[in-house]
Amino acid sequence: MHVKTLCLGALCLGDATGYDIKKLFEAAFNHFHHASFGSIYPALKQLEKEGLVSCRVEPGSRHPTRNLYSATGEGRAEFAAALAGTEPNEDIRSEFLVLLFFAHLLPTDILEQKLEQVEQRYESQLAYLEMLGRESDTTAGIRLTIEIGIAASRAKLDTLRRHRDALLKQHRDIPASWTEGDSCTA
Amino acid sequence: MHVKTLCLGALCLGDATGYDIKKLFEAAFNHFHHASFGSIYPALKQLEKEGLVSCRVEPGSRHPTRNLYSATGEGRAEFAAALAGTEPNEDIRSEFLVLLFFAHLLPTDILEQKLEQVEQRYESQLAYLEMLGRESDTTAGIRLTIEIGIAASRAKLDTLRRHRDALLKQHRDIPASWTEGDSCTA
DNA sequence: TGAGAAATATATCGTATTGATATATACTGA
DNA sequence: TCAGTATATATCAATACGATATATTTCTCA
Repeated sequence: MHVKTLCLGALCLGDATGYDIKKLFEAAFNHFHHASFGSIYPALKQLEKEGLVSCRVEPGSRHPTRNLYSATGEGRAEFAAALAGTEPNEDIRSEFLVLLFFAHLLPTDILEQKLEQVEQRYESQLAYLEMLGRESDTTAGIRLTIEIGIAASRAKLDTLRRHRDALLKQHRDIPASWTEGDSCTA
Repeated sequence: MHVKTLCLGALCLGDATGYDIKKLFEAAFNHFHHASFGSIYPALKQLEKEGLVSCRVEPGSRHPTRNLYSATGEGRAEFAAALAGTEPNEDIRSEFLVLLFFAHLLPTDILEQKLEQVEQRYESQLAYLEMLGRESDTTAGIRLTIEIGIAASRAKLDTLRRHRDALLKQHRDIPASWTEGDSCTA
């Protein structure tokens, strides 16, 4: 799904600036999507050009002019259509799992440090999602979004904890295959 | 992590063509990373220019010349260093969860169809990972990679099944807020 | 055996996205 | 009042995607 579509969706929830949309993504989309300013601002301009959103400069004209965007009727219809047409795919990029995949190329202490880090990361994500889950003024869909995030985080954290020590023990025992003079052939 | 680094990693497992690397990503990295030909081929050329991999044209010179790449000693060292320096982040892009987030803008039958689709998707991913898990000739790190994938898939699938019917029932009951003439204000 | 489909293999290119940097104002607390 | 943080937009090189083109071999099954 293009950032353009995502921005249009955000504006279907209420008027917002590019900055607001970024914040919304970080707060609510945190565990399943994100976008950078470098894609949001051009997307909004594009949407405006297509008549799917309108833009007005905020009264009082503050700092670098606050551009407040609104979805138009056409924009809302377009978003609903786009939603109905998107395949429910998932695209995961886990550098942690890449690390784990190549764990045999890492010294044990570094591996241990990475495991520690990722555990903390999962924990704080879980805590954040649980906090979100306690807020009650959301739709059933949004709640399920959070529930799925919590379940996945918990599952990953549990599995990690269950296997962590065995992995490290075995890693320490094997001859250090990560050193310079190895012979890694297929 | 750049595709370049990922390709270097793949070549640390054994010599391969660009095509082989793509297939490897699809088979083994399936649930946590991927890359397109449009990024793999340029990456390999770049790596060669930097002396991190070497390239030889396969004997027999078949079809459009099979370019077989090898990681050099320098390349292996570089990859090990890159690994040690990468933060264990995770970046998830789930169009399914976006769909769920905006479920109130979808007609119930479409939502139901999407849920069906995603359930099948999760199921087949789970089956694939379980199949991988039964193969025994892997490292402990790779096995954990698979275990985590299985745990996450199962958790998501379970949560989805547990909430599915209630979501659809409630969705059917609410006044269709997705229709044209709605007033969606923040 | 022979036609057609699928797999192998590389290359290219427009478009999308990232991530970093630049700029400027307003608020906030020590 | 000063520093740090939050608000807000813009821009750009580097990177990656995804689609398309091309060509050969190998498999398949009628």
